[in-house]
Formats: sequence, structure tokens, C-alpha cells
Amino acid sequence: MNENELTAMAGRYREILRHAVYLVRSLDAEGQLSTGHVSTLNMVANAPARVSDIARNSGIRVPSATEQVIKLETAGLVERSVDPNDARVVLVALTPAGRAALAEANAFRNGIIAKALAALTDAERAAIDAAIPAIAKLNAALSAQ
Amino acid sequence: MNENELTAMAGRYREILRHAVYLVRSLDAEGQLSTGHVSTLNMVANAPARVSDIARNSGIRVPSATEQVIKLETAGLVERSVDPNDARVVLVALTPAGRAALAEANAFRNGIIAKALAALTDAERAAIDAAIPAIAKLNAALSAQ
DNA sequence: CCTATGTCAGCACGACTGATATTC
DNA sequence: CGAATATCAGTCGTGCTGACATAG
Repeated sequence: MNENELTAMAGRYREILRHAVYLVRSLDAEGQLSTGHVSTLNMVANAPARVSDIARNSGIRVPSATEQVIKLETAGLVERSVDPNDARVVLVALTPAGRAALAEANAFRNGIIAKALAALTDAERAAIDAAIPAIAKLNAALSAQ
Repeated sequence: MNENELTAMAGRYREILRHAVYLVRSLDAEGQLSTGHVSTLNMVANAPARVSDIARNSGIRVPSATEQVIKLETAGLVERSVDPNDARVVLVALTPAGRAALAEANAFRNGIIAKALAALTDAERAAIDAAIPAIAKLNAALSAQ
């Protein structure tokens, strides 16, 4: 691919991404947790995370992450604790209620997308699934820039 | 694909999409026009469009589209005129300055993505390009729900 | 009269920057 | 003391709903 072809492909990619982003965001309306909240909860699902980790992974600044975490804490979905090894660090962990809410929200969102995927042909689904690792790598390349 | 497989694929898709979302947002920081402005300008690039068309294509409500258009008009990037065939309708058209700003913003954004695409293998690029029409159809299926 | 289109007013959410503890 | 981490305060962008004017 030469530069012109790459740029044209970039335009195509941006276009579908724009639509997809909006659609994913609109899943919020029907759910209880916002997309941002679900992302944050997903981030602490496996292990407690620092506020700064959440910020970096979400692509937001630390004060914004603090705000998110405080809201989730008020809702009883996460707990904050001071890192015993470094008292500057706040560790954010899921509560049982948070784990339940996260599972429900993920099931709800995945269910909607699964229903839309069911409307595609096998070939179309295969094309998307085959592209997922490549898109993940593209995301990584964009992050690295 | 059975229901479990579809749900699992939906989860994979949501995951890469989440990353892509924040990367696209980070393109804003360095550019002059916000992603929303670029989208709106792209929409009137080929032909004048109604405010309600812009709202529908952007997935926002009419009052929000009005607000966007007024901002772009204040910036001298679009012009508003009353449709001679139906005086209720406002037609939004690009000004020359708007066309120039749009071209620059698109080139900037596409350039960043093109550079990242260049870091992928031919097979990975082909996988993404092959998935784009399928993702577009998936988007349409999600909209229809 | 009823509908369609667009605008205005007021509100809410979520991001940002800048300033401020606190700890290493 | 300087750097890192998190929080607080205040602001801004951008979406929303509800009310309203105007045209078909």
C-alpha cells in the first residue's frame, strides 16, 4: 500500500469508527451504568488498580478518574484503600455489588451487540472477528505515536 | 455461531472498540476542530444539508445540531440559508474557509491513522479493510434495533 | 387546526486546567 | 527539597428535555 491508499483506508476506518462509537455510547440510555463507569469497573475487575492506572487506561486525566471513582464509591460499587506499600497510592477494588452490577451491564451490552451480529452473514462475522486482533494492534500503534 | 459464541465475540468487539474510542478522542487534543465539528462539516461537504439531516446522521437531537451549526457559522465555516421551497427548512452549506479547514483536519487525522496502519503487516491491513463493510452493516443493524 | 422544522432556555454529565495536600 | 500521587475547585463543551415561533 502506498501513502495515498493508506490515507484512503484511514478515512474509511475513521468513518465506521465514528458510527460505532456513537452506537456504543447510545447503549447507555437503556442501561443503568454509563459506558465510562462500565469501563472503569472492567478495569478493576481482575485486580485492584491505582487511580492513575484507571486514568491512563481510560485515556482521561487523573482528576477525572478520581471523580469517576468517587461516584462509583458513593454508589457502593468500588472501595478505595491506601496502598500499604506506598501511602500516596489509592487502590480501587470492586465490591460484591460492583461485581454483580458489572456482570449485568456486560451481559446487557454484549447481548445487544450479539443480536446485531446475528443479523450478519457468517462471512461478515468472520471478517469482523478476523480483524479484531489487527485492530488491537492498530490501537497499540496509535498509542505508541 | 451459537448464542454463547456470539456473546463472546460481542465482548471482544466491545473491548477493541473501547480502546479505539479513546484514541480517536485523543486526536482532538492536537487538532483545531473537535471530532464533532469535523463530522458535521463532512456531512455538508458534498451538498447543503438540513439541520435535521445533520442531527439524524450524527445521532444527536435537533437542538444539539442547531447549536453545532451556529458555532460553525460563528467561526465562518458554514452558512445557513432558508430553503426556497420550504421556508421552515434551514440549509447548511460549507463556506470556502470551512472547506479548507475540513480538508486540513481530515488530512491531519487520516495522516495519523495512516502512519499507524503503515506499522501493520499487509495481512493485518487486509483484515481490517475486509471488515469495514461488515462493521458498517453491524452499525446499521445496531441502529435498527 | 395539526404537523414539521428549527431555535431558545435551562439543565446535567463528564472532561479539563490549576492549585493544594500528602508521601516518597 | 523535588517528584509522584491523589484530590478539590472552578470552568467549559456538548449533549439533553421542554417550551416556543414560524411555515406548510
